[in-house]
Amino acid sequence: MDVKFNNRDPVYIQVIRHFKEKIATGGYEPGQEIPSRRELANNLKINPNTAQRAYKEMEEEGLIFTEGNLPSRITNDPEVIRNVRKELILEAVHSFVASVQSINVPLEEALHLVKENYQRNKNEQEESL
Amino acid sequence: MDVKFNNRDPVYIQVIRHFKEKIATGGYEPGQEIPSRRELANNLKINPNTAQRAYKEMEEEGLIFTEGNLPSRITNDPEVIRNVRKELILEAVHSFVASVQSINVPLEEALHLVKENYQRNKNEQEESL
DNA sequence: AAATATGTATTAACCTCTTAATACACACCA
DNA sequence: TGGTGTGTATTAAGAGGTTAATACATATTT
Repeated sequence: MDVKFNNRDPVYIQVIRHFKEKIATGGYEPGQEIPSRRELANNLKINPNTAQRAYKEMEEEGLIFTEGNLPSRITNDPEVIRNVRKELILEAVHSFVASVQSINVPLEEALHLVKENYQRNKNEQEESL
Repeated sequence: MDVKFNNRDPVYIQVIRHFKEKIATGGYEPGQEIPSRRELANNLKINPNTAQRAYKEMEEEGLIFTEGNLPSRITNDPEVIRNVRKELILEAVHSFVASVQSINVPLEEALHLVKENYQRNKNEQEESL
Protein backbone atom coordinates (compact mmCIF):
# COMPACT_ATOMS: atom_id res chain seq x y z
CA MET A 1 0.00 0.00 0.00
CA ASP A 2 1.75 3.05 -1.25
CA VAL A 3 0.35 6.11 -2.97
CA LYS A 4 2.28 8.99 -4.46
CA PHE A 5 0.37 12.11 -3.62
CA ASN A 6 0.56 15.25 -5.67
CA ASN A 7 -0.38 18.68 -4.39
CA ARG A 8 -2.88 19.51 -7.09
CA ASP A 9 -5.74 17.16 -6.42
CA PRO A 10 -7.58 16.54 -3.15
CA VAL A 11 -6.17 13.60 -1.23
CA TYR A 12 -9.45 11.70 -1.15
CA ILE A 13 -9.65 11.94 -4.94
CA GLN A 14 -6.19 10.49 -5.28
CA VAL A 15 -7.06 7.68 -2.91
CA ILE A 16 -10.09 6.80 -5.01
CA ARG A 17 -7.94 6.91 -8.11
CA HIS A 18 -5.47 4.53 -6.51
CA PHE A 19 -8.19 2.00 -5.72
CA LYS A 20 -9.66 2.28 -9.19
CA GLU A 21 -6.29 1.57 -10.76
CA LYS A 22 -5.78 -1.40 -8.51
CA ILE A 23 -9.24 -2.75 -9.30
CA ALA A 24 -8.80 -2.15 -13.03
CA THR A 25 -5.51 -4.03 -13.15
CA GLY A 26 -6.74 -6.99 -11.16
CA GLY A 27 -4.81 -6.02 -8.05
CA TYR A 28 -7.99 -6.63 -6.12
CA GLU A 29 -10.25 -9.65 -6.55
CA PRO A 30 -14.03 -9.29 -6.46
CA GLY A 31 -15.19 -9.54 -2.88
CA GLN A 32 -11.71 -9.02 -1.50
CA GLU A 33 -11.43 -7.27 1.84
CA ILE A 34 -9.77 -3.86 1.82
CA PRO A 35 -8.10 -2.07 4.75
CA SER A 36 -10.37 -0.51 7.33
CA ARG A 37 -10.70 3.27 7.35
CA ARG A 38 -8.41 3.58 10.31
CA GLU A 39 -5.86 1.14 8.93
CA LEU A 40 -5.73 2.90 5.58
CA ALA A 41 -5.30 6.23 7.31
CA ASN A 42 -2.38 4.81 9.24
CA ASN A 43 -0.75 3.30 6.17
CA LEU A 44 -1.02 6.42 4.06
CA LYS A 45 -0.43 8.88 6.90
CA ILE A 46 -3.68 10.65 6.24
CA ASN A 47 -6.58 11.57 8.49
CA PRO A 48 -9.17 8.84 9.13
CA ASN A 49 -11.87 11.22 7.96
CA THR A 50 -10.15 11.62 4.63
CA ALA A 51 -10.07 7.85 4.28
CA GLN A 52 -13.74 7.73 5.20
CA ARG A 53 -14.53 10.33 2.59
CA ALA A 54 -12.81 8.28 -0.10
CA TYR A 55 -14.53 5.05 0.94
CA LYS A 56 -17.90 6.72 1.14
CA GLU A 57 -17.65 7.93 -2.43
CA MET A 58 -16.44 4.55 -3.62
CA GLU A 59 -19.42 2.94 -1.92
CA GLU A 60 -21.80 5.39 -3.58
CA GLU A 61 -20.27 4.45 -6.92
CA GLY A 62 -20.78 0.79 -6.17
CA LEU A 63 -17.07 -0.01 -6.18
CA ILE A 64 -17.06 -1.34 -2.65
CA PHE A 65 -19.69 -2.49 -0.17
CA THR A 66 -19.91 -2.76 3.57
CA GLU A 67 -21.76 -5.29 5.69
CA GLY A 68 -22.35 -4.48 9.31
CA ASN A 69 -19.27 -3.17 10.95
CA LEU A 70 -16.81 -5.23 9.02
CA PRO A 71 -14.08 -3.86 6.78
CA SER A 72 -15.46 -3.00 3.36
CA ARG A 73 -14.99 -5.28 0.38
CA ILE A 74 -14.51 -4.89 -3.34
CA THR A 75 -17.77 -5.34 -5.24
CA ASN A 76 -18.63 -8.79 -6.55
CA ASP A 77 -20.21 -7.35 -9.67
CA PRO A 78 -17.91 -8.10 -12.62
CA GLU A 79 -19.75 -5.53 -14.71
CA VAL A 80 -18.76 -2.77 -12.32
CA ILE A 81 -15.16 -3.91 -12.38
CA ARG A 82 -15.06 -3.95 -16.17
CA ASN A 83 -16.54 -0.49 -16.22
CA VAL A 84 -13.83 0.87 -13.95
CA ARG A 85 -11.21 0.03 -16.52
CA LYS A 86 -13.35 1.35 -19.34
CA GLU A 87 -13.99 4.63 -17.63
CA LEU A 88 -10.37 5.22 -16.71
CA ILE A 89 -9.29 4.55 -20.28
CA LEU A 90 -12.01 6.63 -21.89
CA GLU A 91 -11.32 9.51 -19.58
CA ALA A 92 -7.64 9.45 -20.49
CA VAL A 93 -8.36 9.19 -24.20
CA HIS A 94 -10.93 11.96 -24.23
CA SER A 95 -8.69 14.28 -22.29
CA PHE A 96 -5.74 13.58 -24.54
CA VAL A 97 -7.64 13.94 -27.80
CA ALA A 98 -9.23 17.17 -26.61
CA SER A 99 -5.81 18.54 -25.74
CA VAL A 100 -4.08 17.72 -28.99
CA GLN A 101 -7.02 18.86 -31.09
CA SER A 102 -7.15 22.16 -29.23
CA ILE A 103 -3.68 22.90 -30.55
CA ASN A 104 -4.20 21.34 -33.97
CA VAL A 105 -1.77 18.48 -33.58
CA PRO A 106 -2.22 16.11 -36.53
CA LEU A 107 -3.30 12.59 -35.65
CA GLU A 108 -0.12 11.02 -36.99
CA GLU A 109 2.09 13.25 -34.88
CA ALA A 110 0.04 12.52 -31.79
CA LEU A 111 0.20 8.77 -32.36
CA HIS A 112 3.90 8.89 -32.97
CA LEU A 113 4.59 10.81 -29.79
CA VAL A 114 2.48 8.44 -27.73
CA LYS A 115 4.25 5.44 -29.18
CA GLU A 116 7.67 6.93 -28.57
CA ASN A 117 6.90 8.01 -25.05
CA TYR A 118 5.17 4.78 -24.12
CA GLN A 119 8.14 2.68 -25.11
CA ARG A 120 10.66 4.95 -23.43
CA ASN A 121 8.72 4.78 -20.17
CA LYS A 122 8.41 1.04 -20.51
CA ASN A 123 12.16 0.70 -20.85
CA GLU A 124 12.85 2.89 -17.87
CA GLN A 125 10.46 0.86 -15.78
CA GLU A 126 12.16 -2.36 -16.75
CA GLU A 127 15.61 -0.98 -16.08
CA SER A 128 14.67 0.02 -12.56
CA LEU A 129 13.76 -3.53 -11.52
CA MET B 1 -13.02 35.67 -27.31
CA ASP B 2 -14.79 32.82 -25.63
CA VAL B 3 -13.57 30.35 -23.02
CA LYS B 4 -15.40 27.32 -21.68
CA PHE B 5 -14.70 27.19 -17.98
CA ASN B 6 -14.78 24.05 -15.95
CA ASN B 7 -15.21 23.92 -12.20
CA ARG B 8 -12.13 21.88 -11.46
CA ASP B 9 -9.29 24.21 -12.30
CA PRO B 10 -8.74 27.78 -11.11
CA VAL B 11 -10.06 30.35 -13.54
CA TYR B 12 -6.74 32.09 -14.00
CA ILE B 13 -5.15 28.77 -14.96
CA GLN B 14 -7.82 28.20 -17.60
CA VAL B 15 -7.30 31.69 -18.94
CA ILE B 16 -3.58 31.05 -19.31
CA ARG B 17 -4.35 27.79 -21.02
CA HIS B 18 -6.62 29.58 -23.46
CA PHE B 19 -3.92 32.04 -24.42
CA LYS B 20 -1.34 29.30 -24.78
CA GLU B 21 -3.60 27.40 -27.13
CA LYS B 22 -4.23 30.50 -29.17
CA ILE B 23 -0.52 31.29 -29.34
CA ALA B 24 0.36 27.70 -30.20
CA THR B 25 -2.09 27.58 -33.09
CA GLY B 26 -1.05 30.90 -34.54
CA GLY B 27 -4.17 32.68 -33.40
CA TYR B 28 -1.92 35.42 -32.11
CA GLU B 29 0.94 36.97 -34.05
CA PRO B 30 4.21 37.88 -32.32
CA GLY B 31 3.91 41.39 -30.91
CA GLN B 32 0.16 41.43 -31.30
CA GLU B 33 -1.79 43.46 -28.77
CA ILE B 34 -4.05 41.50 -26.45
CA PRO B 35 -7.11 42.76 -24.54
CA SER B 36 -6.47 44.88 -21.49
CA ARG B 37 -7.04 43.29 -18.07
CA ARG B 38 -10.35 45.05 -17.66
CA GLU B 39 -11.49 44.32 -21.19
CA LEU B 40 -10.69 40.65 -20.84
CA ALA B 41 -12.50 40.56 -17.52
CA ASN B 42 -15.54 42.06 -19.15
CA ASN B 43 -15.47 39.68 -22.09
CA LEU B 44 -15.10 36.58 -19.96
CA LYS B 45 -17.28 37.79 -17.09
CA ILE B 46 -14.51 37.33 -14.57
CA ASN B 47 -12.96 39.61 -11.98
CA PRO B 48 -10.29 42.02 -13.25
CA ASN B 49 -7.90 40.68 -10.62
CA THR B 50 -8.29 37.19 -11.97
CA ALA B 51 -7.37 38.53 -15.39
CA GLN B 52 -4.44 40.35 -13.84
CA ARG B 53 -3.29 37.18 -12.13
CA ALA B 54 -3.33 35.32 -15.43
CA TYR B 55 -1.48 38.08 -17.27
CA LYS B 56 1.09 38.40 -14.52
CA GLU B 57 1.96 34.73 -14.74
CA MET B 58 2.12 34.86 -18.51
CA GLU B 59 4.46 37.81 -18.25
CA GLU B 60 6.70 35.94 -15.81
CA GLU B 61 6.82 33.07 -18.29
CA GLY B 62 7.83 35.45 -21.05
CA LEU B 63 4.69 34.84 -23.09
CA ILE B 64 3.61 38.46 -23.04
CA PHE B 65 5.23 41.79 -22.22
CA THR B 66 4.01 45.16 -21.08
CA GLU B 67 5.37 48.63 -21.83
CA GLY B 68 4.23 51.48 -19.64
CA ASN B 69 0.53 51.42 -19.10
CA LEU B 70 -0.37 50.12 -22.49
CA PRO B 71 -2.20 46.87 -23.16
CA SER B 72 0.19 43.91 -23.05
CA ARG B 73 1.48 42.26 -26.20
CA ILE B 74 2.43 38.77 -27.28
CA THR B 75 6.16 38.15 -27.11
CA ASN B 76 8.25 38.75 -30.23
CA ASP B 77 10.51 35.80 -29.45
CA PRO B 78 9.72 33.00 -31.92
CA GLU B 79 11.58 30.51 -29.71
CA VAL B 80 9.13 31.12 -26.87
CA ILE B 81 6.21 30.64 -29.19
CA ARG B 82 7.55 27.35 -30.52
CA ASN B 83 8.10 26.16 -26.97
CA VAL B 84 4.50 26.86 -26.02
CA ARG B 85 3.30 24.31 -28.54
CA LYS B 86 5.97 21.83 -27.54
CA GLU B 87 5.13 22.08 -23.86
CA LEU B 88 1.40 21.72 -24.38
CA ILE B 89 1.91 18.62 -26.48
CA LEU B 90 4.44 17.01 -24.19
CA GLU B 91 2.28 17.64 -21.18
CA ALA B 92 -0.67 15.97 -22.87
CA VAL B 93 1.40 13.01 -24.02
CA HIS B 94 3.04 12.46 -20.65
CA SER B 95 -0.24 12.62 -18.83
CA PHE B 96 -1.90 10.23 -21.25
CA VAL B 97 0.90 7.69 -21.26
CA ALA B 98 1.11 7.76 -17.47
CA SER B 99 -2.61 7.11 -17.25
CA VAL B 100 -2.78 4.19 -19.64
CA GLN B 101 0.34 2.59 -18.23
CA SER B 102 -1.02 2.85 -14.71
CA ILE B 103 -3.83 0.55 -15.76
CA ASN B 104 -1.75 -1.65 -18.03
CA VAL B 105 -3.36 -0.70 -21.31
CA PRO B 106 -1.29 -2.17 -24.15
CA LEU B 107 0.22 0.33 -26.54
CA GLU B 108 -1.74 -0.97 -29.50
CA GLU B 109 -5.06 -0.58 -27.70
CA ALA B 110 -4.16 2.93 -26.59
CA LEU B 111 -3.17 3.97 -30.10
CA HIS B 112 -6.30 2.47 -31.56
CA LEU B 113 -8.57 4.29 -29.14
CA VAL B 114 -6.85 7.60 -29.77
CA LYS B 115 -7.18 7.15 -33.51
CA GLU B 116 -10.82 6.22 -33.28
CA ASN B 117 -11.70 9.04 -30.93
CA TYR B 118 -9.70 11.62 -32.82
CA GLN B 119 -11.48 10.93 -36.07
CA ARG B 120 -14.93 10.82 -34.49
CA ASN B 121 -14.33 14.21 -32.88
CA LYS B 122 -13.02 15.56 -36.13
CA ASN B 123 -16.16 14.49 -37.95
CA GLU B 124 -18.43 15.99 -35.33
CA GLN B 125 -16.56 19.26 -35.55
CA GLU B 126 -16.95 19.35 -39.30
CA GLU B 127 -20.64 18.49 -39.15
CA SER B 128 -21.34 21.39 -36.82
CA LEU B 129 -20.04 24.01 -39.24
C1' DA C 1 -8.00 70.58 -16.86
C1' DA C 2 -11.04 66.74 -16.80
C1' DA C 3 -12.29 62.28 -18.19
C1' DT C 4 -11.02 57.91 -19.46
C1' DA C 5 -8.18 53.88 -19.86
C1' DT C 6 -4.16 51.59 -18.72
C1' DG C 7 -1.14 48.58 -15.35
C1' DT C 8 -0.28 47.69 -10.52
C1' DA C 9 -0.78 46.92 -5.53
C1' DT C 10 -3.09 45.99 -1.13
C1' DT C 11 -6.43 44.10 1.65
C1' DA C 12 -10.25 41.35 2.72
C1' DA C 13 -13.79 37.91 1.89
C1' DC C 14 -14.82 33.44 0.44
C1' DC C 15 -14.61 28.56 -0.54
C1' DT C 16 -12.96 23.97 -0.56
C1' DC C 17 -10.37 20.59 1.34
C1' DT C 18 -8.19 18.70 5.19
C1' DT C 19 -7.67 17.75 9.72
C1' DA C 20 -9.23 17.27 14.28
C1' DA C 21 -11.90 15.90 18.24
C1' DT C 22 -15.66 13.31 19.71
C1' DA C 23 -19.43 10.40 19.93
C1' DC C 24 -22.36 6.38 18.99
C1' DA C 25 -23.75 1.56 17.77
C1' DC C 26 -22.34 -2.88 16.89
C1' DA C 27 -19.62 -7.17 16.85
C1' DC C 28 -15.99 -10.12 18.23
C1' DC C 29 -12.92 -12.17 21.48
C1' DA C 30 -10.25 -13.11 25.63
C1' DT D 1 -17.86 -8.56 31.13
C1' DG D 2 -14.49 -5.60 29.40
C1' DG D 3 -11.48 -4.38 25.78
C1' DT D 4 -10.74 -3.78 21.03
C1' DG D 5 -11.87 -2.96 16.33
C1' DT D 6 -15.35 -2.04 13.02
C1' DG D 7 -18.40 1.67 10.38
C1' DT D 8 -20.74 6.08 10.80
C1' DA D 9 -21.94 10.86 12.05
C1' DT D 10 -21.41 15.63 13.74
C1' DT D 11 -19.09 19.73 14.55
C1' DA D 12 -15.38 22.81 14.41
C1' DA D 13 -11.04 24.67 13.24
C1' DG D 14 -7.25 25.40 10.25
C1' DA D 15 -4.88 26.21 5.79
C1' DG D 16 -4.37 27.33 1.14
C1' DG D 17 -5.83 29.16 -2.88
C1' DT D 18 -9.17 32.01 -5.47
C1' DT D 19 -11.84 35.78 -6.10
C1' DA D 20 -13.43 40.36 -4.96
C1' DA D 21 -13.28 45.33 -3.74
C1' DT D 22 -10.74 49.26 -3.74
C1' DA D 23 -7.16 52.44 -4.39
C1' DC D 24 -3.12 54.53 -6.72
C1' DA D 25 -0.02 56.28 -10.45
C1' DT D 26 0.42 57.20 -15.14
C1' DA D 27 -0.64 58.25 -19.84
C1' DT D 28 -3.72 59.63 -23.41
C1' DT D 29 -7.46 62.18 -25.14
C1' DT D 30 -11.00 65.56 -25.40
